[in-house]
Amino acid sequence: MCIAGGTLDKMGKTASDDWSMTTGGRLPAIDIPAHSHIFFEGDERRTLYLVESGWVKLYRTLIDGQRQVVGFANAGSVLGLESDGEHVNSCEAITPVKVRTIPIARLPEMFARDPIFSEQILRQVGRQLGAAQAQLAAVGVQSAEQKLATFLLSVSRLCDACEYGEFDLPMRRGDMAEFLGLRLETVSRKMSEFQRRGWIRMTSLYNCQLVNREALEDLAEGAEILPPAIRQAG
Amino acid sequence: MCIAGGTLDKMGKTASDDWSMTTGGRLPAIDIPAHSHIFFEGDERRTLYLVESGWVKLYRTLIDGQRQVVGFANAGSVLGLESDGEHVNSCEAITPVKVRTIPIARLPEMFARDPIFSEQILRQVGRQLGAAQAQLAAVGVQSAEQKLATFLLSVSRLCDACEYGEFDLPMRRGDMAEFLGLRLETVSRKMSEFQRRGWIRMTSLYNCQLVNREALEDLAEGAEILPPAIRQAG
DNA sequence: GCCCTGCCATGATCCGCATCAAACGAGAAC
DNA sequence: GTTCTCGTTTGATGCGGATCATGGCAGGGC
Repeated sequence: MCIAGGTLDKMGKTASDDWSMTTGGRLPAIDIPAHSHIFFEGDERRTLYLVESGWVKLYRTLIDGQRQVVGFANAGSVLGLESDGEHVNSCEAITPVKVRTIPIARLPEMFARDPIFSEQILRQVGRQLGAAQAQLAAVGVQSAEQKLATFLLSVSRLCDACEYGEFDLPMRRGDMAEFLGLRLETVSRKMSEFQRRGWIRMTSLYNCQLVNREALEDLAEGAEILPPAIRQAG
Repeated sequence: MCIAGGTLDKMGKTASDDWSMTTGGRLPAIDIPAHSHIFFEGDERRTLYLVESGWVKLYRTLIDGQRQVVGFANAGSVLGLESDGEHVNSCEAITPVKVRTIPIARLPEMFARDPIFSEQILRQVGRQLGAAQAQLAAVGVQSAEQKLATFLLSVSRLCDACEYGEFDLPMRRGDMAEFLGLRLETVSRKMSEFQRRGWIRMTSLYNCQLVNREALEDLAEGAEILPPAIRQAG
């Protein structure tokens, strides 16, 4: 599963998050320590990476040194599908991460042998595309407050064990800012403001508790996709 | 080919833009008049659409009526890959458009019969994902001027007949604005400013000529992906 | 204990772009 | 020709978030 913005896929764990069926679980596993890189933009793309545990961020760097985080990913995500030849994103582990590798060279053979795998991969990359577009909409039109509220709700939904109460927010303020198209000072200010309003409580810098979920949802609401009924009326 | 932002794929027409090999050219073709919709967000996704000619825009609408254009597409693009079950974007023809349809129900059969088709589709959606991420970076970090310069250069590169001189800019100012995360007044002002500086010349509202391409490139440059050599130095 | 380093919080100021408003131009209908 | 409409251009003003600057806090090495 991944967050590439305001929305993440809401379907939770589905068959397509479980790759053991098609890959047979026989792929080599690698452990990556926190804050080290899995690949850089410009590196030759030899393999796809399947995230088994932990969190990574995907980002691009511009000439002037500015960065845009284009997505966060955790267990179930496949990394590297957006590239062709060379990686166009850099990928850094936020927490300790375990990945399995799928050699690019083996893909044609895997497609030929197992059409289900083709469908599974296509669905995965389609989701990532939808999520990237949702994030584009968030960064393009939402206010700083809305962006942050939407983001917090998204991350909270990824935590299935917590019943939407307490959850980990493993990335730094600067990562959140680079993802949301803000400065880290703005993120920090708005987080403080949300606490002052009694909407959230930071149990630590990297763990958050939603106290008033509804307030956040009301704020983020202006950014939700227009349902068809309303669309046709408008 | 598509623009989902500052970057479009630079490879020009490749084998994967030509779908006649795999689809056999036996798919039904439909003509869509300008400014009518091909599908709406929320519609059931029964088919993919293969654009044969003309331009379309893909967009999302928010509750408060704001819209984000998530991409423009022309000949060679496949539409609908980002969705699953229901369309998450709306798609409107900017110019008269000709599309062919690929029934979703036939996809498993096509994957099973022709693994090359699987690879082709995967490459197409991978490109769209990369382009969406590039646009995310543009909207997230670039100034209004940089966004517009990058956009003009992108569209100009799509016109292969024009040798980078004159080219069509078929979308309205408001569409460009909704794509770039700006207001149409800002787009209009910057277009006028580029003309005043002698960088471009508008032969009509929907046709543009690059007079000083380098100036635009210098402006947009700050937004280019950092090449690996520089990355490693920094 | 000490200092150093990395990350975060918060305050003061500034500027780019949104917003509000009005005028302009081209095309269509008549 | 006139008038209406739709999209664009241009101007005046204000605000949200960037920027610059300072201080705080936690962890690690010694």
